[in-house]
Amino acid sequence: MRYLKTFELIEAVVRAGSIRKAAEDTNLTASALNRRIQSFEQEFGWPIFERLPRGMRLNPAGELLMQHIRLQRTDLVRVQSQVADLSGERRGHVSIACSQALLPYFLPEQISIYRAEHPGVTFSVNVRDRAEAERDLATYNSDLALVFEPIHLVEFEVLYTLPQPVHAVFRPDSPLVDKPVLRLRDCLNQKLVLPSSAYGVRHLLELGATRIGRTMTPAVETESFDLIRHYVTQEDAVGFQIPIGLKHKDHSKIAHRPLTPKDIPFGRLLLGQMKGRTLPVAPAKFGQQLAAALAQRAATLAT
Amino acid sequence: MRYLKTFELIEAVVRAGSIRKAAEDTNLTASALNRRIQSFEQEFGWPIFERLPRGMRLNPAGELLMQHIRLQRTDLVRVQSQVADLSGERRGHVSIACSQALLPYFLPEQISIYRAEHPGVTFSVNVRDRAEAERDLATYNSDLALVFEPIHLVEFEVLYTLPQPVHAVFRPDSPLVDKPVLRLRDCLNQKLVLPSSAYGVRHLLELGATRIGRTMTPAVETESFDLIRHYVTQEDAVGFQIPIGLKHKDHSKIAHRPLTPKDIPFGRLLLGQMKGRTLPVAPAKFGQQLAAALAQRAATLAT
DNA sequence: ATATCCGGTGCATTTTATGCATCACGTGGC
DNA sequence: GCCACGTGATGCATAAAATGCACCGGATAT
Repeated sequence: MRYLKTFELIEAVVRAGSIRKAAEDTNLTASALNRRIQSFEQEFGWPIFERLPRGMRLNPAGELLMQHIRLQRTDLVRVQSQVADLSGERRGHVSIACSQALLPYFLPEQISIYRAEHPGVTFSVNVRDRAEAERDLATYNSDLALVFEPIHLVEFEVLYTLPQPVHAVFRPDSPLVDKPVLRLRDCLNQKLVLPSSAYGVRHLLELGATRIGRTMTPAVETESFDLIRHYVTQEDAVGFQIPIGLKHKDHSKIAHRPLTPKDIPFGRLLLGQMKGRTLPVAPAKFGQQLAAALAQRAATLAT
Repeated sequence: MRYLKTFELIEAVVRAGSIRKAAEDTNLTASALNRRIQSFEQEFGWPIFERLPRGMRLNPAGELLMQHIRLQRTDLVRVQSQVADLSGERRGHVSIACSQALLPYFLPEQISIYRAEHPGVTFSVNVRDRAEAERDLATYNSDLALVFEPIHLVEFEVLYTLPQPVHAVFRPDSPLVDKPVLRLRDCLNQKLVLPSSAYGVRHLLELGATRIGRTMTPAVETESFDLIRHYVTQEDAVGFQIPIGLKHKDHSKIAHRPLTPKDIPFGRLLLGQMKGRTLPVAPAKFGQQLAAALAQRAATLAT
């Protein structure tokens, strides 16, 4: 869009940190770029950049303007998406920020289901921890977030909540496999493979351990749930996951059992978007599909 | 703003209904304007106007685009207002859609209080019925709405709710003046001056009358609460108002008494804004002042 | 000191937008 | 049926705006 050119140039300067570098990125001369910035500031009424000896940096007014620019571009995408939908087109892009647990089974399946219906829609899946996911929504970097136990919940509009028990994962030859539901004390005597403290699963485990007056000393601590799953196949240890990241029936190499809610409260897997934002057609519809899929999961889990 | 020029031209064409008329309004040639519209449509990807033998009209895509344009411009005002606030300036404009009852005392007083503090802030006050007020918010024509018993409440974010009993108004020599609180049946035997059915007061009255198996046959029905107030000074009749539109102590020409909530439920006077919208500084602060003033009113009413 | 990178500016040039004249088409009055 | 009128569209010359080039003055690191 031609009339957005000025905004793109401003963003380029913000990214590059100086007019001359931004000029290269945008195939312009430094002088031309400089004058566009200056004339914009004059129209806008206030400078939006601090002039430093080493380049340009946004001032507070510029930060406010950047919010506007992001909103403006995102809303234009929304309108174009809705217009495309008017004429029956099914194109678009969906950007999701999600926790690791959604990667192995749930999201691939859901995306492929959606794309079977609408092959013109593309996806980007960004792995984010709980805080990052919400930041992604606020800056319009992601349309949807699917996260376990988010923190702030301001600017976060919940589309669906799925309660998730914490599951212990271990080798199929472990004695834990005999019980249908585990107590926390059963696990704490084993060697532990725990996610690092930024994660909701760890947070819930710490809560439960403190409540029964125990501390957890992990043999391995990692940011990768993938590593947890694979590590327990190597050593006789106990890891922890939420069931949406585990296959329902997979007796091959990994067994898993839920921890009783008496010891570890259910966590919440939240599907959400940015508060007050109207999503483009494709993200909105995919969000509905995800909510329906999560609801079905909740139903089958209850039976 | 130079980069908004295209949007202004599009709006001019929408208003004028034809390129040639819009060209006069915008001091442009029809050909130049025509080409700007065309080149925008090409960039946008779809036509936004229907070409009719008698001019141009927005098509559905154009309607969607207009939403975007309105949002975009309004958000720019918000940013500029916040930037002005950064540098300590206290300028701005507040646009309010409100019911008639707020006109005689409440709003004039509140506006003058605010302007005493911030003389640079200007106001526009638009009298709107309940449905129009919400439409005004949705199209960004008003920043705030202060309405009695709104209807839809979608897209309406409530900032404050003040319960308001319906008051009967009459001449000071009426026998009704002897009771501190009135029953509905006391009033229905009098000659009635009623607001027309679009108004919340009438709606509440109809509800109450139906409940006790009576019908109301007004001697005078009007859209003007001003007329109601003045009519009862001429003829010995009973009108109805909410107390925020009445002076607390005014024994000169008009008396008023509340109807008991047993007969007529309290209505709600709602202060609200458009859902999800971040208001510019001046409207936001004035909204806070209004909420505080309404809260104080509720407190004194309760004592 | 000096080389380097920065934003800013005067001037010629290129690109873009505008104005004018004109066309094609549908509508309404006669 | 015809013609006047108003509509949007388009070719072409002109006016306006954006860009590129060369260069300036200043801050910084070496």
